[in-house]
Amino acid sequence: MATTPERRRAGRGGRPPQLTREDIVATALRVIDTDGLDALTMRRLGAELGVAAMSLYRHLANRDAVLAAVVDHLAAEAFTELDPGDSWSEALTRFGAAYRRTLLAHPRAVPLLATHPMDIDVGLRLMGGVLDRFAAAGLSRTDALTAVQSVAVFVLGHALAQVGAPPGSPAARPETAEAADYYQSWFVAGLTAMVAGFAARFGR
Amino acid sequence: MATTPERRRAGRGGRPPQLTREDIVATALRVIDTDGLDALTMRRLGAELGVAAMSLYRHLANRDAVLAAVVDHLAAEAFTELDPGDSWSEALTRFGAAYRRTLLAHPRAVPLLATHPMDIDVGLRLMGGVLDRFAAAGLSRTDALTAVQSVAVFVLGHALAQVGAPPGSPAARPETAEAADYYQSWFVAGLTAMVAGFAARFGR
DNA sequence: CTACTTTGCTTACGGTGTAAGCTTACGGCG
DNA sequence: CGCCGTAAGCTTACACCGTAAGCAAAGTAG
Repeated sequence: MATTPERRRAGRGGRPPQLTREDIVATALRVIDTDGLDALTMRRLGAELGVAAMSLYRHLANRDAVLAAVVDHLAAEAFTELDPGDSWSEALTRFGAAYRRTLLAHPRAVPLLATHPMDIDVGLRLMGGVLDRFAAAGLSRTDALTAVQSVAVFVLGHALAQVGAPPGSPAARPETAEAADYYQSWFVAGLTAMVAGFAARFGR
Repeated sequence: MATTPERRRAGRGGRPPQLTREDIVATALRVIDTDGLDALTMRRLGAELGVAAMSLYRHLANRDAVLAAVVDHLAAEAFTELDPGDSWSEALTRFGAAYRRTLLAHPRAVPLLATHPMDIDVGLRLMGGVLDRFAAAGLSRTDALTAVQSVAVFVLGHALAQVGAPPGSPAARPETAEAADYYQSWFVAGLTAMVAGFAARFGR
């Protein structure tokens, strides 16, 4: 977790910061990935950063703020550029797959998305490219939002089902290849059905 | 929480129980409904039942077991008899709506379903009637499970989006009628699209 | 140097889940 | 009746949590 070479703050005086908000968030996500959500205590997070727990409060209001920041971080990670040639239905499918990829890359963090809803602006930025494809096809913003958000909640719900475990399961719980295949084809079937359904309603 | 008139246990001797597992679960759900998930502490739950916190451990292994039991309780509540004349697509739509109704009846409990996945047998019992409609139409069990579970995760994901709030919101957060309408029509659109998509794939 | 500002640290408190062992209330049996 | 086994509930205690309050340190500006 090396600090950036030039860490002089913008503001005038004061002790130079040894901690960045981004450092904290990235470390928090790493802890969640390796040891799970419950392992992310303020003391643990501080220890990982070589700092006392209370020092974190200079940068984030409380533990919930840390978790919310992790959610935003994940949203940024899920952002994908879209091929400009895609139709809205292709873009929608791609969006769902990309969002899913990000969630599965951080299985222990997925329940966070359920508990700490994504900031609305962050969410819109994440879906922005797809929404544009709908607009380009002459569809209303309402229809676009309905379709994209429907896919988004499906992806999240599906990921929850995939990574979920009666909490108390032995730590990391590596997924078998068969299980992964099962969930993947279920996912594709559901996503395809939903996109096809919207296509039938909106017309291509 | 009056005890049932005849509360003699089945087993031989011993002090007669003053607490039932069902009492505990029902009270837990009531606390969650009124004061939220965080308010459900073992001490609080004991106090509501007129009992010391540690007494609960005679009936449920730990707090997570209480939460899991609440989830099962909700699943039982979501169970709906289906009209035998329904096609699989009608039954599927009805199932989604009924599941959604139950979730919205307990908004503060919805995140539980994300965190504590439903027991597999409980889930199958919940979906059993719908699965039968698929079988009656000659569809494979795999296809049936894919469709029903897809709807289920969509319903849960959607409910999470509806009831979710940056945790720290002022307690109960009553929903405006406009918001409820918005989510309802979004829900109908998404569910309809998904069911239509599966219908197109499976054939009616 | 002194004054100021910002960061990080120390200490402390109330609340949590729950492990260990004790007490209480019953039904059965001598 | 007295005693005993047994199951339910209670008391106490502990480690750990988030975080409020105030202090120490490390820079810049004058």
